[in-house]
Amino acid sequence: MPLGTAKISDVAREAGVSEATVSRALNNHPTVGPEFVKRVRAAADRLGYRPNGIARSLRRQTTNVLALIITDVSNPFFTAITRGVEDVAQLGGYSVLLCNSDEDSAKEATYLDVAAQQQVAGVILAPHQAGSDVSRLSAASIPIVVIDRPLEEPFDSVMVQSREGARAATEHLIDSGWVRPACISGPDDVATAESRLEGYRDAVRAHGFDEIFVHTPFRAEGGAAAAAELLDSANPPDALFVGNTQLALGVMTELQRRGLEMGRDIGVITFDDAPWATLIDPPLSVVSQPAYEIGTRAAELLLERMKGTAPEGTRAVSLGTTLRIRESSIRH
Amino acid sequence: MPLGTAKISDVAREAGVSEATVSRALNNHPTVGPEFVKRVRAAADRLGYRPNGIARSLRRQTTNVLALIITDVSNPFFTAITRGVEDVAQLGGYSVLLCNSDEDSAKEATYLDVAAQQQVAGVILAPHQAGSDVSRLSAASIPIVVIDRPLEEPFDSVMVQSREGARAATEHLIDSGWVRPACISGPDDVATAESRLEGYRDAVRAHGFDEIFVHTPFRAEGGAAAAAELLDSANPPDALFVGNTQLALGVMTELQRRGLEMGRDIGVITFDDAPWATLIDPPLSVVSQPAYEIGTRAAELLLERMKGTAPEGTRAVSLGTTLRIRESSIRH
DNA sequence: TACGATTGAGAAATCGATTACTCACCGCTC
DNA sequence: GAGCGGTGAGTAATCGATTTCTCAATCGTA
Repeated sequence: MPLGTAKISDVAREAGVSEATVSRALNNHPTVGPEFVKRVRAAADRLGYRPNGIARSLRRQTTNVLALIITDVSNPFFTAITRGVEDVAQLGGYSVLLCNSDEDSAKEATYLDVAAQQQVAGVILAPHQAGSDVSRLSAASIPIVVIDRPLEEPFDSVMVQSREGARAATEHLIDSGWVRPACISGPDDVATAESRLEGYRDAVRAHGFDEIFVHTPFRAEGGAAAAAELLDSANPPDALFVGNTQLALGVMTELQRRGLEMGRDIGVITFDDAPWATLIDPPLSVVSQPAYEIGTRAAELLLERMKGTAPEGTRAVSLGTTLRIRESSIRH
Repeated sequence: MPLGTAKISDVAREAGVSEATVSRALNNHPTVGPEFVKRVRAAADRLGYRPNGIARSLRRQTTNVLALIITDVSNPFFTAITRGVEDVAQLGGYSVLLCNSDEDSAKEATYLDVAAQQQVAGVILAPHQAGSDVSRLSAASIPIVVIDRPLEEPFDSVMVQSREGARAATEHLIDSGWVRPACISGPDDVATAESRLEGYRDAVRAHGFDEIFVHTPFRAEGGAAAAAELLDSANPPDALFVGNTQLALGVMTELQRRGLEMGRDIGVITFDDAPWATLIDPPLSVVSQPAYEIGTRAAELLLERMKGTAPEGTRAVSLGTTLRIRESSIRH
């Protein structure tokens, strides 16, 4: 029998005890004599025994796996969240199953189903839309923490004050002397896109400026198309507040194509920081989100909920943003 | 009983048949009468029945989950691979469990263990080092496809012709008139870093130039430090071949800090493309890897192996790179 | 009409670990 | 020394679905 193929019955035979004792010994039950523990441990080591996680899960009715469902693996914002979740989960002895819903409700539903079927211990979900159906998880009483975007049903959540951040960013554009700021927003059915747009509107309205905005998918091509549309309009904007970095990538490509320089010809500020933001020319001003912290806080909430140490009601963590003014937004 | 909590026995009772028949009906066994199938389907729908994936896995001794173990989620190269894997896996009816080993052999070992314990159907592994211990997977006869970096043991693999790409990049620097190209390489225990370095050496040796290189971890800070070290040396290089984009981020930050302009003061080319490479000033020349294709090919190899339709021996797919010359490498 | 072949359903074993229950044995007290 | 509580191990039930085995009913053919 190759090493690592042993099952509990093999260990029991090798150690000369019952399967129950093996299980108890390896799970540190206090009712096993030290002599037996030693014998079982030795036998298990000799055989390279690893408990079959599936059998264990079936009996225990839970796993030591968390699911993290995000909408876009290629967005650094979500990978930063992932790291936060992983770090906390690992400390708690959990593995993280990362699922990429790709801004697609169907894929999301599939992953929610997989999570329920696999009886993960908990789920951290960045919902595609507010109406995501999590009933199957609820039915299996699998705890959920919602991040980034709200869900209709009440759960523990970790959100970012998008609206305030967006308002501050737009205010900053106006303070810098731009007089016709527009907003390139994400899809109108995505909550974060909407609240960023709301923040933008708060600011322009307060200053009596026109509200100019375009909705587009959170992808570079969307950003490029939106920028083109705005710049080709009869009364084009002189500054842009961009909904996220994926969009910004496209926006900047389009500006480059047209030979427009940020800070000189057009003011630009983006929601979300990126590692390359300081390297482009001029450096990109951004509203930075505490992505890593979103991950850690969400994981903490989830672990508490799983251990049952969480308080009764749902908890809503709301994190602030940081305005990082670099040069793309400064008029010169 | 809340919807979605039903087990097979409930469905059996509801439909007035045995559990065996329910199982067979829902799994499309040909030995169930059409009348029964209809009755079982209806009952299952009424109760919102979903088979318990864990119980199923325990009995079937396999799951419909693949594990993809990568070394860095925040590297766009790996997220592009991820998308490729996901797309193919989904077509085959598999979900992808993404694991981030974080260039850490211990974490990698943990995930390999989890994969074995959870009896995933297959594993796609980007090993941290050639010596990674996959014996537990082999023991459980879980198929493995190795990507990006080689493993000592022979498995199906999808690799990139790093050495050739690196040589071409360095040749290009030399052709552009730079006379003292250096290499900022990754850790000396990472195979891809080594073969990129080898490619660099092939080129400089062919031209009789000095071999100048630094090893550093695949992180931005590493790149910055390495660049600083090289530039502060007695006889500093006039061009840099950088091992990956994470390093490039740091290198460019350091160049910026020193007021050095790429293409004018120093030639730069990097292994790996990035979405922002065309936006920085000047645009970054790169050696582009077919990341998405690595993912799809690896997943295809794995699915074939899992279905048993793969040929006897191991298959090694080797993909070429593309030199994307932009401006950072061109002397002017 | 009767018998073998075939179809289709149920009963029960199975996957591998955990845990409720059972019970032998120990030392202690009265 | 008998009874009693506590300790620590084994026995067997359990988790939920799948699948092998079994057997009744049906069909076709001689």
